[in-house]
Amino acid sequence: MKQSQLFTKTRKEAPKEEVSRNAQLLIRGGYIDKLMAGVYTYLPLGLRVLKNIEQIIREELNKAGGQEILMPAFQPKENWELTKRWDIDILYKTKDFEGREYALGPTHEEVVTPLLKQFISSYRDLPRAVYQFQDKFRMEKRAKSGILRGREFLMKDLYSFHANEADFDLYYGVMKKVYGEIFKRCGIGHKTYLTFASGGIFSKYSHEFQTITPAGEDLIYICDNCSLAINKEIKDETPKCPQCNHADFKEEKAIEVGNIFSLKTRFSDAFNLKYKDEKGELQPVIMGCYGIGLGRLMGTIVEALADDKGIVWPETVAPFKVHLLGLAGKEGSAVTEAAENIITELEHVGVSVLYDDRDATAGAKFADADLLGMPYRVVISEKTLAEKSAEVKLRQTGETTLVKLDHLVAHLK
RNA sequence: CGGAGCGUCGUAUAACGGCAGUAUUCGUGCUUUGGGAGCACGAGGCCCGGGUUCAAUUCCCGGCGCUCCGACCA
Repeated sequence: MKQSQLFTKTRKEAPKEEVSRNAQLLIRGGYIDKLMAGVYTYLPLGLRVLKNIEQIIREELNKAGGQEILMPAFQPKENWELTKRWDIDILYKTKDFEGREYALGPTHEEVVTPLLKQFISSYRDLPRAVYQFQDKFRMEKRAKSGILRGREFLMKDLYSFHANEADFDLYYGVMKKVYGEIFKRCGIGHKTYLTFASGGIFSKYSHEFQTITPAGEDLIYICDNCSLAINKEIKDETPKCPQCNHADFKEEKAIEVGNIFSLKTRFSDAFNLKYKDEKGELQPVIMGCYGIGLGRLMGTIVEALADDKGIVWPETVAPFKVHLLGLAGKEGSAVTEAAENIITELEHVGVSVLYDDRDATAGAKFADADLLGMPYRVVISEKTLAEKSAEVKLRQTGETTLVKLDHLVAHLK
């Protein structure tokens, strides 16, 4: 894609109202735009990142037997009354012309449970796992930290249905691994810890995935011995590591990028979701719920990996793998021609390229490349062409090498 | 929801009870081209409502909005 055609532009300065690093960098780079507090538009570059994250999650969930669906955000009041959640404080409500009331879904147990009830009647129909990527609406008392805590946000929510606790436990263990793989592929695996946390009203404990960053809202205690972490909220009642029984921890600020928890029969009871076991007796279905906020994950990647010059995207989620800068290239010049050739060749082998073809100075292009954060910066100029080469710089390490044009595609593939 | 702060060209800022200035951005032209280029000319602004006053962007009140701290956060 040609940068001159991108309708967004970079900015030298972030709006003063934005203090959080993810919002500053993402707004300056033209990745996102704020409509109101906690509500953001994803612009072309930002949407590419979000879609890359989504695809990683999709692939990992499909491997674990997840089936993708898309449920409505717009939901009838009756379902929320059935689960006694119509009056929870985060719920956005709306009315139609006849006064009928609806909720904008903050989560989807009220939709997915009656949905699956239509299809689950026998132990033969279990287990099941369905998921979606869907906008959630939550009336946060205080939206904050850029895209880390919004009022409308894209979330992956998966719901699992089981015949018994043992089967649920099995799947819960699978999801722990799946989540670990997702965060690893998103480039923050080394900073993300499985964390013991409060289970709320459904069970004693749940598990969160917490990524270490100073922007984090949570405090976690990481076990020195086994690296399991404990959320501060249950630290007092859990003085020792539940996994290895050691008692030495390192305290870190972290942001919750995902969580998994047991729903027991809280929703299957409310909607009377039961199945017949081998003996023909009715049994309640055991449920689990597994969430990842995609925008929050994207913001966390920025927070965790950015440096003082800008964003540093892992290759797996970057909007483009290569940022090609043409320097001193006028229409029809050797630089432009060489750049066009490189793009054609790279795209031919599936490498995405953002081409800075703007009539800007070298310094401006370098600064933007640092800000935007593509993994590979490739510079083509009369200087490099004299060597029949292009300069390749790794955004993450700053390592720079001159690569012969003949070898460039193989080098970047 | 409690507390605090802030609303001035697209962005960042200054000053001011009467004339709103600077940088950046944008437009035009010329010169530039390996770390946010230079010169010239031009464009663009006081959140909304009420009050005080001869006069309000400025002072007062209310609203709205944004940010931060706290509480909350299946």
